[in-house]
Amino acid sequence: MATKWTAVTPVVLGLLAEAPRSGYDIKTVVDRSTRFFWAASYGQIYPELRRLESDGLVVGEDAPNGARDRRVYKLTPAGHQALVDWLLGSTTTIELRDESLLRLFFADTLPHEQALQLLEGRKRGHEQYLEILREIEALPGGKDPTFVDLVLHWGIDFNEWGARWCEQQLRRLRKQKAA
Amino acid sequence: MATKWTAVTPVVLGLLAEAPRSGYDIKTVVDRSTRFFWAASYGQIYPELRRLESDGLVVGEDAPNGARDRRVYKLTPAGHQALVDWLLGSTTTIELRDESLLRLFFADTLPHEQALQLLEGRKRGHEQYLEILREIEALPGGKDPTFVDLVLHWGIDFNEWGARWCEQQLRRLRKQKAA
DNA sequence: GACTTTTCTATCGTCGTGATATATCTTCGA
DNA sequence: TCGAAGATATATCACGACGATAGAAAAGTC
Repeated sequence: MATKWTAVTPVVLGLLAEAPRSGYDIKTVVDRSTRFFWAASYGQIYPELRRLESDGLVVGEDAPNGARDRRVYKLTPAGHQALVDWLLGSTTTIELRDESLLRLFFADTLPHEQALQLLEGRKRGHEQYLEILREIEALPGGKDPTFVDLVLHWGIDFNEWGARWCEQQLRRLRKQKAA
Repeated sequence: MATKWTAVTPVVLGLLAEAPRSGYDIKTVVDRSTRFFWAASYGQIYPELRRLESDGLVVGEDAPNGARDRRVYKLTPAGHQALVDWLLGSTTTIELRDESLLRLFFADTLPHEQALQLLEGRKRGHEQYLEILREIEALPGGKDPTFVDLVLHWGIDFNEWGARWCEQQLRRLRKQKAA
């Protein structure tokens, strides 16, 4: 039976392709890496691992640490194949929820100066996000593989672009107002 | 009692500030405008309108069309105040779910050429999105207010930037491979 | 007048999120 | 060395969000 895919399916398969991991491991790695563009919660991960096992894409093995339960999963050949099939897919959906854009959308009713302050706030938001990503970039531990590094740099470049965009619009709107 | 805010609260208040509308109207306008960065579904909108009414931020009035039920809502002064308070807030959270970035993140296991094709696919995705937004931009019906227009142009500029970014990375990775 | 599309309200199942319960192991200073 | 704090590990629950669709009347179309 073909596995039904949810939001966590590809990230679980992808991380298990790198190394065998427990549900806890997966959540930890996600929170340090893909969370910025692809989040996942325990409430998805644990049921998903059981489902993938019953579908034969993954096998779990009990690997307790003393008296503490622990179950480590790894990919089966079928799981590898499912991952590669997904990797070669061509869907490129981007879902966005951006509170600051929504504020700007309704900003026409505000006094002009207050509306411009929304743009300043948005710019600061990008700059703060940049700091977080730059810290990750500066982390020791050697070079990430090419494409992992590429994705991190997408985040950095995007926030740099976003901050610059806010500045440009601020200049444009101020000049326009003066005229 | 202070109203509990959910994802639809601000967009409902904001649209009702422009004009009285029914739940159906709200959904229609959202699908034509904010959906790209702030979606909303019937399952959120209708319960939300009832909740906002019982909290006194909104009043509904029956405005049937012949025998067909219709209930139109408008903002109360308290609702206006709640909207302005939110407009002046400073949170700038951006939530993202980007399938193509996740593919790139796992692309190190692919043959180099196939990985680069993921970048080409991403670029095409941006270009297709651009077409949709440019059509909206070219729509007749006069000029949108300044900030509504600004947000539309954010979408256009973002997708232009995104397509250019893909191109640059493609060039860089090809050159690097050649060396 | 028959047919399709649009308008309008509403709900249901499912998926995703965040917080939290429970328990064990490790670390490390008082 | 004891005990507190924090990390590891699994799991679930309540709630919010999403997409699809039902149902019913009005408006447009040939």
